[in-house]
Amino acid sequence: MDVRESIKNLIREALLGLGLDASVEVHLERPANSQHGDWSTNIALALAKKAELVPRDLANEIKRVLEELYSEDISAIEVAGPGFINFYLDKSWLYDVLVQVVTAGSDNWARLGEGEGSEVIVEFVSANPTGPLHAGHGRGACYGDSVARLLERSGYSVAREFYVNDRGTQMDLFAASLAACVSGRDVPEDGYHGTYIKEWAEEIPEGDDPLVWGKQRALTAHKEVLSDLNIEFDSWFSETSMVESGAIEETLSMLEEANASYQRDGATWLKSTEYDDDKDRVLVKSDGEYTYLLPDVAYHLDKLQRAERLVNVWGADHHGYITRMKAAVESLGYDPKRLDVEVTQMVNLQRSGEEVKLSKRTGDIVELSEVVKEVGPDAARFTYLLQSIDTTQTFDLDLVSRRVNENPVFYVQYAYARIRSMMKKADEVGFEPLPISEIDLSKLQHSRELVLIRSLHELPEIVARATRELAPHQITTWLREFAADLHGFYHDCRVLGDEIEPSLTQARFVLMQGALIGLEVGMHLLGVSAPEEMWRDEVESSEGDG
RNA sequence: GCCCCUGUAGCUCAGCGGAUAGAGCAUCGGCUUCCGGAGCCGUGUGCGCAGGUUCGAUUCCUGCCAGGGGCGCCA
Repeated sequence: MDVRESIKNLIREALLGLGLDASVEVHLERPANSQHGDWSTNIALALAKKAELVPRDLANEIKRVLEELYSEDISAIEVAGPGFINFYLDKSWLYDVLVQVVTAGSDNWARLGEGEGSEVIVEFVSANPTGPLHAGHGRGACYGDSVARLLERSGYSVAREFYVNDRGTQMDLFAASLAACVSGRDVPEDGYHGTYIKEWAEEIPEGDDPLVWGKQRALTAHKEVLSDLNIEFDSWFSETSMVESGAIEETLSMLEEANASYQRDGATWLKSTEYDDDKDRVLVKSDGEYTYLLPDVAYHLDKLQRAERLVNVWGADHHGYITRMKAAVESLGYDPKRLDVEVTQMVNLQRSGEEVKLSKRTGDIVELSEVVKEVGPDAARFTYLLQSIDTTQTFDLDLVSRRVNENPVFYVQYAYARIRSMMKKADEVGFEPLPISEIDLSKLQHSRELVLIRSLHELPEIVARATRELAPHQITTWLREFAADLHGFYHDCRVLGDEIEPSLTQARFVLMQGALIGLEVGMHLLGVSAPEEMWRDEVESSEGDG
């Protein structure tokens, strides 16, 4: 049993012994300050009122009973602060953790089974095929892929989907813009004015339909840059395909039968106000054309039949659509809780200190492919996943590419490469690792060593929380802290060398194997590569040679 | 006017209702007998404002202020 559970059980036992309510949730936390022990509980604070005692007095009561119960694994119990009960454990539990990590390996450490194979569809990016992806799409792309990776590691069966709006007003405008360029006319005022329109127009083979060709051109561009970012979709779901299959008309009938729609002013409306929306929304315009909403509802119906849970990643400018989509889903009898819409806030791109506006319509955009080309896929992914999607992000291309020493991704990858380098050296000097059962891990006593094992122990919880909250930046944060701990270890503790006792070398080698596993798990979840080596760029020598 | 996100150190950001609120960068000062110095150690300033809930609030609730985004028979 996990140490944590056994301590919790001990606490419950103690509560029973005092005649207190043992059915309450016992919170056992790792104190932020390591001087406060290995584990800490606030149970005395939580129950003090009911017990009609001062928290510290109750804590001391509980401590007294615990001391009669506890096993030799616990070396001390203390009451501290306003009434926390702190547990100090024998270090042996950490060595057990290290064995578990190394035994599990990077494929299995922090792999959770909670999903139990249930199906999840993660839909993300879903940009219109009317032009290249821009830097803002990169955030949703990296976020969505990382969320999919988290869900996979937690045992869900995940499909990555890209919804393609390959028909409708915007597509027509796009095609018209291309056609105008081809024939040397001005692009329509409400058309697309990006410079890529001219470039693409020059590529169109004579006689090809600009809409059909343009869609393929855009999709090719999307796939290419996403592939560069190491993102592969399981399916590209076409809106047009639902016209052909009749799914859209079918959805319209279903809404009608559910009494969720009505006719007014020649249009068909969704009664979304019955589900907290400000106003009802148009499904079919008076000219007979669908709005964006109706096909998307049809798509969501399709997804709901294929998966238990849906995760959508939308940009901040689409947040207003959440209510109406959930209204549609609910009015058709589905539980809206099965649909989880995550909204990514805007990305403000900077270059040379100047803000670059990200608007596809003005033509003044920075394409995602430029970002990837400029900073590289690893730095791009890591940077997009550096912070919570709830905050507006400032992505400084200069910072991420030019000044590498300020770039966290290199810090983390370098920690990995250093260990790899040490292991290569070990191989060269003929070091032979013993089977783990023959290694005395209790040689690991340095605080630099112990902190690493504690972090490795935390990783499964971090993965669980990041999955629960769909927040991959928590993995990024863990990685940065773990890398810092590793650099600290590397600085203070040598693994190889004549002055290091052979048994300590063996123990530290195991620790480094565990560290590699932690880094690999974390970097894999972010979709960032773990390089075995990375050499400093040749620094251009300063002028003159003194 | 309504809806969503944000407001924490000079800057960029972490912070699952708890103890002395943390990192990176920037500043300043140290560390080359080193498995890779892209490293390590030290150095100080902060929770937008006001209420509420709570034993305890940066965290939850309400209001206000500020910034960003959205409110179309566009997507």
